[in-house]
Formats: sequence, structure tokens, C-alpha cells
Amino acid sequence: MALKYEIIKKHNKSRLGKLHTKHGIINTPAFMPVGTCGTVKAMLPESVASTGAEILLGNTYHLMLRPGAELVAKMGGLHKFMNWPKPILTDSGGFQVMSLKGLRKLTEEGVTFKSHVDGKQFFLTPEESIGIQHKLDSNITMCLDECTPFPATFDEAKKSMQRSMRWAERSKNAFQNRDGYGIFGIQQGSIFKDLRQESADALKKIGFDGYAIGGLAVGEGQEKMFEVLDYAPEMLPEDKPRYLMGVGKPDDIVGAVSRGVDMFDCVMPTRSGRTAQAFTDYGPINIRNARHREDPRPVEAECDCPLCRNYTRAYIHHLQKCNEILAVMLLSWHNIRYYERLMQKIRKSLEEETFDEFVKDFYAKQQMGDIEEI
RNA sequence: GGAGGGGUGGCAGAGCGGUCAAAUGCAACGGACUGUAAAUCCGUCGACUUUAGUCUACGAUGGUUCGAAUCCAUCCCCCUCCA
Repeated sequence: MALKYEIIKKHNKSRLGKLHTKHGIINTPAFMPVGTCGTVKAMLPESVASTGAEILLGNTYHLMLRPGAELVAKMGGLHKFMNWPKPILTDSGGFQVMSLKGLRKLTEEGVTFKSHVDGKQFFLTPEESIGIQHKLDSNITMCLDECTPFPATFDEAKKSMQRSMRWAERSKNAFQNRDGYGIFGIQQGSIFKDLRQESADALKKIGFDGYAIGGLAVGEGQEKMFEVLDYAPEMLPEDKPRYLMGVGKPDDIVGAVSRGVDMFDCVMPTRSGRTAQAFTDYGPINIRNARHREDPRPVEAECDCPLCRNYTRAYIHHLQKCNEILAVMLLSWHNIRYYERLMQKIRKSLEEETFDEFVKDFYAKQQMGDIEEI
């Protein structure tokens, strides 16, 4: 098989595993920071690596626009181009089918994007998306799909899902097998169990190295998302990694691991870092808030990131107020480290068979909220 | 000494008889952010009560007017240019 996945331990629905790629091993459950344009915003790749991240995301649509897949290939592939020697997963452009719906036209053949940069037209087919991801030298290629918006009626979700399944087959056919590289299918079906099953069956018939759950965390709320995750992961092959796309908040991730998900990616730690939010074991804080103005404590006492080791809340608050780049850098760093530490704790508890206690403790702390007294 | 311009909410700055508790930006305060069109976006921002409303407000005082941030008079202060 092109990508080897070993499951080391299981606990109820949760799994501890290792995914082997040409550029290294990914310990699962894993969180993948998002580096859409060939950079995790405001972070040095070396800094991202120091957080414990073992794999990054890149994006087909954005890299196709700038600098173009050919150039990246000429520069030796995305790993070399961006100085990230570890594994890379690339999204197919399927999310942009939803997020850029005003700038694109969907047909059975593919999707025409009007570049958000200069208006230039790009026609992205499943074959083209796979080809671009190949040129980028992505370790994990994603099928081109349509991230079904929410809410969708049953019929809308069905049509959208079925097209994504036809595109999944075309994507798989266009994919060139190589050792240490793989392709993931993406389940759709919105919040409808029948459609999720139909989608899972279609993907399994095609056969993939891993299976993603797409079309969640698009506005349905955590309760509905968890309802879907109560059944969706188990519809997918047990011996392959399961990847919940675009999720999520820390408690989303813990809940999803409990329900059998192995991989996550989310913009949240970096975007929040740019918008003054810092994640802590006791829930998120907004460092811009006046209550941090004279707080001599670190953002999080237990955290070992540079922000928490070397700077006070008062200082980060000051930097943020002054709109200083350093605030964005340090907060992004902290948040990614927070997510990676969370995943490390999840894996450790699965390893030591204390996952249930970890989950209980996690939610108890999150509910306590940030301690306000100084 | 001569000529001119101006004083508006924390700051900058519109408004030049009613529709002005006063545009807009910044600051302040709070919220949102989930496969990144995002160092972004949204809300609040005189006081008290808030559905509606009441009061105090555009340098100061007095006046004209049904009605004044807007017009007039006097006073105080600031700025530019020329001597």
C-alpha cells in the first residue's frame, strides 16, 4: 500500500496509530496546522516543527494561483520550497468550492474559479486538482469534492454528495501511486445518515489510503456535528486513518477523537492568534481584554511555548493593543503549541489507557474558565 | 502694528437655521472566528431610564428666531502670513 497505517491501541471508538509517509511518521490522533499558501501564517517552519506538528496542510487552489504548481515543482516540491521536510497534506480546492461560491461556477466536469487575486479564470477538474497536488509533491492528496454548505435540503445534499463521489472516482483514477504517498476520499452527505452511508459505501468501493469526513463544522453547531460523528466514522474502514476536515475547537477535537477520528486540521489556532485569542486548558481568553492589562502571569502556566515561558499577559496585551507583529507571531505559536500539546496528551492517555480520565478532566477544566484573580 | 483663518464628543475632523446627541476615522470597551479572499469582521461608545423618552451638550455670555453647533454682538483663547 502506498501509505501504511498501523493502529497501535484502541479504546472504545478511539484509536492510537502511526501513519507512515515518505517524509516521516505521523502519530495519530494528529492535528495538522494549516499553511494554505505554503506558509503557516506568522510562523517560521522551524517554529512550527518545534511545536510538535508532524504534518502541515497546503492548498491546491491558493498555490495554483500563486506561485503555480509548475514553479513549485521546479523548485523541488513544496517541502523544499517552503523548508518543511516533514509530511504535507494538500486540500484539493473543495473547500473553496464552498467558501468562494461567489467566484466560481460548478459543472459536472469541474469548477471554474475566478481568481480572488486578479480575476483570472482557472478551470479545476478532479484530474487537474490531483495533477497539481502531484506537482506540489503532497504526501496526502485529497480528492476534489464539494464541501456541501449548511443548511442543505436532503435533495441538495444528495446531489452534491453524489457528484463528489463521481469526482472521487475520477480523482482516484488520476492519482499516481507512489510509495509513501497516498490519496484520501472525502465523505459528504451533510447531516443525513443515509447519505453519509451512501457516500462511505461509494468511497470504500473505490478504495483509498485514508478517509476524510467533510462538510462538517460549516455552521451546523457542535451538537449536530457530534450527532453525525456518532455514526459517520464507523461507516469508514477501520484499518485506515479517518480525517475530520477543518475541525476544530479543542473540545470539538476531543469529542471527535472519542468518536473514532484520527486526524484534524483547522485554521483556528493561527487565525485566532491573529485575532487576539489564546487557547488555554481553562478555555480561550481574549488577550485584548482590559483585564489582562496589568496581569503579570503567563497566558498559561503549564505551557512551554516561548510566549508562556518568557512573556506576561500584560506584555502580550500591550503588543496586541499596539498592533505589533510580534503579538500575532507569539499568539500563533502558543496556539499551535496548545493544539499539539492537546494531541500529545490525547495520545499519551490512549497509550496509558487513561483516555476516559483525560476527557473528564479536560471538560472539567474547560468549564472552569480562565482564572481571573492575579 | 497690518491681513486673514479658526475654536465641535477622549483625539482628529465633517456639519453652517429644523430631518443633530451631531457624519467619518482613530482610540476605548466587548463579541465572533472551524478543509484561510481574514494581522479580519461585528457590536457598543454624553448621562439617566430604555418600547418610548427625559436631561445636559458644539470656547463663554447675551441676543435674533416658533426653532441655533449653524445668524448677530461682546469677551476669552489658538493658528498662518506680512511688517
